[in-house]
Amino acid sequence: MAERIEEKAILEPEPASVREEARGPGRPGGEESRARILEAAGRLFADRGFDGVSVREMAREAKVNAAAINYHFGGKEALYHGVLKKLIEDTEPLFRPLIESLRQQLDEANGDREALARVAAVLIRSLMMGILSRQTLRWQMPIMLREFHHPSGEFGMLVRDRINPVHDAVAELVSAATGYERRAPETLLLTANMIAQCMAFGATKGLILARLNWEDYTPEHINLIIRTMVPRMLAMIDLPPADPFAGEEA
Amino acid sequence: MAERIEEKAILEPEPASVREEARGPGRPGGEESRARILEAAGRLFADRGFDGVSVREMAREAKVNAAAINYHFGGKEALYHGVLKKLIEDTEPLFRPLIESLRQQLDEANGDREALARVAAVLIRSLMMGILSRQTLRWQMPIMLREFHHPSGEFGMLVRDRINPVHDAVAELVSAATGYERRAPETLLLTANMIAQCMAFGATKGLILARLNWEDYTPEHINLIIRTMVPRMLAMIDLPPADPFAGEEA
DNA sequence: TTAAATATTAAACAACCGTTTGATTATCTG
DNA sequence: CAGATAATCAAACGGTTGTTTAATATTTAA
Repeated sequence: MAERIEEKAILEPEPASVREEARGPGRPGGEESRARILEAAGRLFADRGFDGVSVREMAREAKVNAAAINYHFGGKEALYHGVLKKLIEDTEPLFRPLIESLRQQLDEANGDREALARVAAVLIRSLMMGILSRQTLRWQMPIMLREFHHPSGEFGMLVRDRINPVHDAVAELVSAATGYERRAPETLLLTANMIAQCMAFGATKGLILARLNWEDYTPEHINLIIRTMVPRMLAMIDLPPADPFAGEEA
Repeated sequence: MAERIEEKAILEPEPASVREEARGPGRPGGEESRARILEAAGRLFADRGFDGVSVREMAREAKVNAAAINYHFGGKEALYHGVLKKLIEDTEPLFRPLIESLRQQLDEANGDREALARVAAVLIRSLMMGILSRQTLRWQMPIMLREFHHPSGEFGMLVRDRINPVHDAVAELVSAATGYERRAPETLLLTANMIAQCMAFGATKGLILARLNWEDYTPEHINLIIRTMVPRMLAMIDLPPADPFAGEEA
C-alpha cells in the first residue's frame, strides 16, 4: 500500500497550487505570492497574449522569483489555466445575480412586452456597465475575446462554466421577445450578437477612442454609449423602447 | 556630392523592399520571394499574433531562408508593417466600390426610407459576405481586431487609410436613417457598432461554432446569419425591413 | 570578360526563453 | 531542541529567438 502511494507521489510531483485548504507546517506566504502571480499574469496575458509575456516578466511584476511560478503552478501553460479559472470565479459575482434576476423577472413579465423591454434594458445596461467600467473585467475580456477567436485548450472550460450559463439565460429573453424557439439557430445567433454588442465597445476601445477623439472612457462617455445603444438593441429584438436608467438615483 | 550619397547609404542601409519599380541588374526572383513572405507572414501573424510566430517559421512557410526576411524587409517589426500595408491595399477592391455605390445610392434615395432600407440591406449583406466568406479577409480581420484593442505603431496608418473612409461613408447612411447629425457622437457610436456587428461573427467564430454546434461556416450558415441579422440591424437604425437578398439570382 | 547589382544562403551572434536543480530560509509540530 | 514541511532563490540547463555577417550564386551592363 505504501508503495502505491509513494509511486504516485513520484510519478506526479504536483505543484503546490493544487493543495487543499488544510495547511500544514512550513514557511508561510505562499498564498499571497500565488495571488500576486495570478494578478500579474492575468494583466499581462490580457495585454499581450500568451506568447507576448515571459515567465520572468510575470515573476518580476509579481515580485517573485521566476522559479516560484513553476513551483506554484507547474508551468506557464498551467498558469494560464489558473488565470482563466480565476477569471471565471471572479466574474461569478457579476453574472450569477444578473442571470438569476433575469430569469425571475422574465417569469414575472409573463409575456408583457413593456415589462420585457424593461427587463432587457436593465440587463443590457448592467452588462455594458460591468464590462466598460469594472477595472477587472476590462483586462479579463481581452482574454475571453482571444479565446473566442483562437480557442486554446481551456476554451471548453470557459464555454461550459462562463459562456453557456450567460448565453442560455439571455437566449430565454431573446426567445420571449422575438418568438423564436428557444434553441433555434436564430435565437442562438441573436443572443450571441446581443452579448457581443455589449462587449464590442470594450473590444474595439482603441478604435472608438480614435473615432470619437476621446482620451479614455469616462463615466459620462459610458452613459452616452448606454443611452444611445440600449433603445436600439431593444428594437433589434422587437421590443418597445424603455429607459435604461429607469429606477436609478439621479 | 558623392560623399553625401555614400554617407546616407552607410547610415541608412535600407532593406531591398523599399526599392522603386526600376529594376537594375542582378539575380531575379526577389519579388516572388517577397510576395511569398508577405503571404505566409499575414497568415501566421493573423493566426497567432506578432509574438506567436517566429521569423524562422515564416521563412520556412515561405520557402525562404530566415535571413531573406531581414534582407527584404529589414526586420520582424518592419515585416508586420508590410503585412498591414498590404492588407490595406488588398481590401481596397472590396471597400472602394462599396463606399462609392453607397454614396451614390444614398444620394439617389434622397430621404426615401424604403430606398434607404434597401441601400443599407445591400451594404450590410456585402460587408458580412465579404468578411465571412472571403478567405483573404478571414485572416486579415483578426489582425485588424488585434489593432483595435491593442494598437501598435501601425494603428494610425490603419485608421487613416482603411477605417476612416469606411466609417465616414457608413456614418452618412446612419445619419440619414436616424436623423442624428453627421458628426454627432451618437452617429459615430452607432456606425462603429453597425460595422462591429458585421465583423462580430468573424471575430467570435470559435464561440459561434461552439454554441451552434457547427463544424465550420458553410455558405448556408452564412446566408442564415445574414437573413437573421440584416432586418434587425435595419430596425436598429429606424429603417423598415428589406430583403437582404433582393435582386440576387436564385 | 569583367564589374556591378541583386538575391540567397549557412553559420554564428548575443540575448532570452521555459524549466530544473540544489541549497537555503522560515515556520509549525512533537 | 530536532525534524518535517513549505516557500523562496540563485544558478544553470538546453533550446529558441531576432539579427548580423560573410560567402556565394545569378543576372545585366559595360
